[in-house]
Amino acid sequence: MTTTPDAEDLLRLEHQVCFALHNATRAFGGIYRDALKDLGLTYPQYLAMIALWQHGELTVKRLGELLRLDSGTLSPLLKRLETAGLVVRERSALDERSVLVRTTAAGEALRAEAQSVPVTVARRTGLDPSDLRELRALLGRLTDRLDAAGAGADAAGPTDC
Amino acid sequence: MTTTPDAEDLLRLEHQVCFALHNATRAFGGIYRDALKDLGLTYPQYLAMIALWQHGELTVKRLGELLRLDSGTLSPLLKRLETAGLVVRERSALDERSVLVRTTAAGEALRAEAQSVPVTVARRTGLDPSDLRELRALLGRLTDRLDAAGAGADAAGPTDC
DNA sequence: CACAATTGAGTTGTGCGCAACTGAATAGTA
DNA sequence: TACTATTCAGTTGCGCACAACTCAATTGTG
Repeated sequence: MTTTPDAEDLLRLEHQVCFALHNATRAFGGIYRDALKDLGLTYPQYLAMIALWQHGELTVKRLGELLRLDSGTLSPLLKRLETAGLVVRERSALDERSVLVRTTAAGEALRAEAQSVPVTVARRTGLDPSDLRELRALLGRLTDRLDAAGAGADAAGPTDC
Repeated sequence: MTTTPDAEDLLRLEHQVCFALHNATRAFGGIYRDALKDLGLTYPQYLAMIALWQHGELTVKRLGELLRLDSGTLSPLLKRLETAGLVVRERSALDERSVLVRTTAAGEALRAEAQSVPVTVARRTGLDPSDLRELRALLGRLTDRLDAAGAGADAAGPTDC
C-alpha cells in the first residue's frame, strides 16, 4: 500500500524526528540552565526537587519512577543535593533496603525562589501556554507509546507484519 | 490579562514541558539504541554518519553546525568513529585550522545497513508518518524559538512586560 | 525453618553535552 | 610589516544517562 518512500530520504538529517526532539530538549535545557543558575541547580536536580516539594518524602525507587531515572543516575545526583544541603537521605526503618529522601529547611526555602523559574522560562520563550499544554500532552502520549514499544517486542499492533 | 495561574501549580512535575520533552527524547533513545546495536553506533554517532553520508566531506565546524554540537562533543565522538574505521580526519590544506572529516569505504558500506534503521524504528513505534512529520515541524519551530531566546536577551516579543 | 529468587541502592565504566580553557592558524588593522 | 583579534580543533572537568555489576535486605517456596 504505502509506496516505500525512497530509502535514501529516510536517512536525511532533517527527517529524523528524534533529532528534532533531541534538539528541542537541548535548546530548552539552555534556557533552564540560565534560569537555574541562581538556584545552583542543574535541570535534573531541579526536577528532583520539584518531585520532593510536590510529594514530600520519597524513596529513591519512587523518585526514580517519577523522574524515569534509575539508581545509577539518581544516587550520585541525590548525593550532590545532599552535599548542597538541600535534602537528607535516611535508611527506611521498615525496609532497610530502601532509602528515604526528604528536603531540608534549606531545600524548602529554595522552593520560594524556584517559583520564579517557570515564569522566567515562559517569558524568555514567549510560548503560548495552550500550545505548550498541547505539546506536553502530545509528548506524553508519544513517550507512553515508545516505552511500550521498548518494553515489549514489536509494538505497532498485533496484526503487524 | 491572564490571571496568574497558581504559582504552586507551575512547579508540578506533570506541568513541565521540558520534562515531557526530555522523557520523549530518552524513550526514543532507547528504541534507537536497540536498532543501532547491530551497527555498533550510538545515536549521536548515527546522526554524524547520516550528516556525512548526506553531505560528503565536512569540516568539524560545519558538522557541528548541522548537528548542533561543539568541538567539545564532536572531537571525541569523531575520534571514536575514526577508531572504528568509519571515518578519517585530515587537516585542510587551504586552512590548517580546519579538519576535514569523510567516510571510509567501511563507513559507506554501513550506509546500506543503516537504511533499515528508520524502518525498524518506525515499525517498532508504530507512529503515523504524517503525525511524525507534524511533530517534527513543531519541534523545529520550538527549537528555533528557544535558540533565539537563548541567544538574545529576552525574547517574547518587543512589547513584552 | 532453610534457601533460592527478587528487590533496592549503590558502584563502575562508557559516552554524550556543555563550559572553560589551550594552542595553532588565519584575518584584520595600525 | 608587526601585532592584535578571531577562528578552529582539541582537552579538561563536571554532570547526566544507561548498562552491568555488587551487596545487603526481603520475599517466596520447599
